[in-house]
Amino acid sequence: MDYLDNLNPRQREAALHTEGPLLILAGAGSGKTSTMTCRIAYLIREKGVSPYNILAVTFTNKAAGEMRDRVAALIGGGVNMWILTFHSACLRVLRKHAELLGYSRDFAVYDPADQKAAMKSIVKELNLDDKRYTPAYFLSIISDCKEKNMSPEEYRAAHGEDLKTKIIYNAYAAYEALLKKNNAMDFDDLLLNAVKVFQKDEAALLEYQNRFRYIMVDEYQDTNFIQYTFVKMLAQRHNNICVVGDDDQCIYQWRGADIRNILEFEKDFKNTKVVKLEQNYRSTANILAAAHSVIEKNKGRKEKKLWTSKEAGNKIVYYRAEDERDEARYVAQEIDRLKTRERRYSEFAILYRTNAQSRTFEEALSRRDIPYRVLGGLRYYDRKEVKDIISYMRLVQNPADDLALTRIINEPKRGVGAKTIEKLQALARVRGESLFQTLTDEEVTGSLSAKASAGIEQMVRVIQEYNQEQENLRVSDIYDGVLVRTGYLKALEDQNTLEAEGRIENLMEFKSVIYDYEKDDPQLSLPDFMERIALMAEVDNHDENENAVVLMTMHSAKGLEFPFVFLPGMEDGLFPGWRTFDREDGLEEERRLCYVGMTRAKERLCLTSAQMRTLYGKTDFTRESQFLRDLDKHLIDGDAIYEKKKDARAASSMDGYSREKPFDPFQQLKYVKQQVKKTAAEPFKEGDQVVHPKFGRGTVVRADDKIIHVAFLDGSLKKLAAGLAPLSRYIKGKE
DNA sequence: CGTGCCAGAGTTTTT
DNA sequence: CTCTGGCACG
Repeated sequence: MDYLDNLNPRQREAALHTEGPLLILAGAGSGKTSTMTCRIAYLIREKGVSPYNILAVTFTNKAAGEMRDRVAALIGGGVNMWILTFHSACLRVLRKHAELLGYSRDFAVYDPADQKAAMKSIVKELNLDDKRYTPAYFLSIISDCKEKNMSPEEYRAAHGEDLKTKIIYNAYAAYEALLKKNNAMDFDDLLLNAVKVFQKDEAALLEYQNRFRYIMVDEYQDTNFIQYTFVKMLAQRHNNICVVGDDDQCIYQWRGADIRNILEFEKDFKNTKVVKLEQNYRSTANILAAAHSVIEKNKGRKEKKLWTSKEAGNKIVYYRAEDERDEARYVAQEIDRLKTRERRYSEFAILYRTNAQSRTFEEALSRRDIPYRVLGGLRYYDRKEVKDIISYMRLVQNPADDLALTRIINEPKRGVGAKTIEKLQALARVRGESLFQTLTDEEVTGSLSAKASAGIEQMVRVIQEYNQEQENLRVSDIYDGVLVRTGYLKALEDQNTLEAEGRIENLMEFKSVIYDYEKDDPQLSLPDFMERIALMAEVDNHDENENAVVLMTMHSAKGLEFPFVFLPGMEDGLFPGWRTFDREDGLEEERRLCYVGMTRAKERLCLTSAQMRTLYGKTDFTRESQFLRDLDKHLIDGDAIYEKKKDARAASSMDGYSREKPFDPFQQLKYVKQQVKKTAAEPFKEGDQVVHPKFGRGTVVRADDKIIHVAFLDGSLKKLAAGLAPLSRYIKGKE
C-alpha cells in the first residue's frame, strides 16, 4: 500500500472509495491523475479486481497514455486494460458490432478533411448556392445534431418546414447516405454509433456492462450529451462510476460540452460521494490567488478554493506594450533574461487566444535565436503533403477508397484534370465498381492522353503491388516505396523551391512518426497504423524533451504545465473574444479559459497586452481585457493597470534590440534530408540466407524475378515480392 | 490541363 | 495581413 502514502487525505479518500458513484472535483494541479492511477492500482492490487473489468476514458491520447504508463508503473508490468480515449473505446466497440448498424467491420474513419471533401461533393450535387451554404456550415450543424443524437428526420421535425430547414435536412441526409455508402464514419459517428449499438442490441450492452464493473471518466466537465449517454449506459448495471473534473475548466461548451453533466452528476447518480481536491501542487500562492480572483467572478460554479503550501513566489507581471510587435519583443526578451543555465527553453510557454497571434512571436523569438515549437494552427495531419501520402497509404490498405483516390489521382501531376476525373467517376458509377477498379482496365486508361494513361498505370501498379504485399512489409517500407515509386517525392524535389523543401521536411518528420510506432510495435500493420493516426491530435506529438519554447492556444494547453507562462493579448475583443460579448455564458467560458491559462504556470506568470494591434491588416486601438480588471491588483508586480511603464520600456528595449538579429523565416527549418532507401539491386537466389525486419532470419527456398519464397526460422513460409520486400542478405554476426 | 490573379473571409477544435 | 477558392487565360 506504499503508493497510497503519497496521497493526501482527500486524495486517499477518493482512491479508496471504490463502490458506488464518486464525483471528484479536482481543481487545477491538484494531482487528479495520481489519484486516479492509485485508485486503479488499489482496485487491482487490494480489491482483487481484474484489469479486464476496469474502463478508464479520457479525451486525449496523451492523457490516456500517461495514465496507462503510471498504472503500469504501480502494478508492475504491462496493462491489458481499457485506458482509452472516448473515441478509441467506441471504435473498439464498433469494430466488433458495426455490422448491427449496416457497416462492415473494417469501416473507414473520416477525419475533418475527409468530411469536408465529402460535404463539398454534396453541396455541388445538390446545386446549392455555395456562398451561403458552405461545407463548413453544414458540417457544424450536423456535428451539433450528432452530439445530441439527432437524426436528419428529427432535425427536420424540430425546425419546421421552411426552406432553410429543408436544405439542411437534404444535405444532412445526403451526407449520411454518402458515408454509409463509403462504409465510413466520422468522429462524431464513432460516439453516436457506439451508443446506437447499445440501444439496439441489449445483449451487446449487457456484455460491456458486465465487463466494466468499474468505470472512470477524466475531464468529465467537457463531456457532451452523447459521451454522457455512453458512460451512463455502461455504468447502469454496477453503478461504480467515478468521474473526475473541474467545472472551472470547462472550455469546450461551444463544441457541445455540457457543463451540467458535472454540475448535476449528483442528481443523475443517487448516493454519490463527492470529494473535493483543493490542494494545488503546481503553482505558487500568488499565481493561484490571481487565478482565483478571476474565476470567482463567474456565477453558478461549484464553490471551491485552491490552496497551496508553496511560498507566495513572484508577483504576476503585467506589461502593456505599444503594439503587438513590442509585445512579442518584450516576451522574447523576458525569455532571454529568465533562461538561465539551469533552465531549459521547454520550461517556457506562450499561450494565446487565437492561432493568428503566433506569427509575431515566431518572429521575435527567431530574432533572438530562441528555439521554439508551434503546436496547433494548421494541424500537422492536415498539411497537404501529409494528407496526400496518407491517402496513398489508405489506397494501399483499401483500393476501393474512392475519396482517397480522387485526392491523389493527379498528385503528383499526371495530366488528369477535373473533367477526366468526372468522366472516370461516371464510368465507375455506371459499371457499379470502385474508381480504382475502373482504372485497372487498360482499355479505359488507354483512352486517355498518353501522359495521363502512363501516369495512372504506373500508380495503379504500385498500389496493387503494395496492396498485395502489405502483410509482408513494414509500414515504413510501404511509406518509402509509395513516396518514391509514385513519383511524389521526385515531383517535390524537382520543384526546387523552399516551399517544396519544407514539404519534404514534413514528409520526413512523418516518417519518424512511423518509426516511433514501429519501435513500440515491430509487428505494426498498416491498418493498425492508419487507425492510430486517424485518432491522433497534434498535441499528442508534443515532445517535452525537445528544448524549445512552446507556442499554442490556451485551449490546447489544458492539462499541461510550465514553470514560465506568458499570456499575451489581454484585450477586450481578443480575449475575451468579440463574439462572446453578447452572451453571459460565452463570457463565462472565456473567463474559465483565462483561468485555465493562468493555472498552467508553476513559477512565473506574465500577462501582456498591446495598446494598438494590427489584425487582418487593420490597426486599432485596444482596451485592456476586463479579466485584468477582475485580477486582484495586489498580486500584480510594479505599475498598476492602465498605466504605462514608459521609462522601463525605453531602457529595456535599448538593451533588447541590441541582441536581435534580422528575422530569417527559414532559420526554423532544421531540415535534415534523409536518403530514402532504395531497394537492393542484386537478385536473391535459392539457398540465400536472408533477414526480414518483420519476420527475422530465413532461407530462400525458391526465387524467380517476381516472387521469392522464404522459409523463416519461426517456421513460417512467406511469398515475398522481389525488389519490393525489405529483404537483406544475412551476414554472420550482424543483424 | 495548369497557372496566375483577384475576391473574400479570417475564435477556440481534446477526437 | 495571409490563406483559400474560384475563374479566366495560355
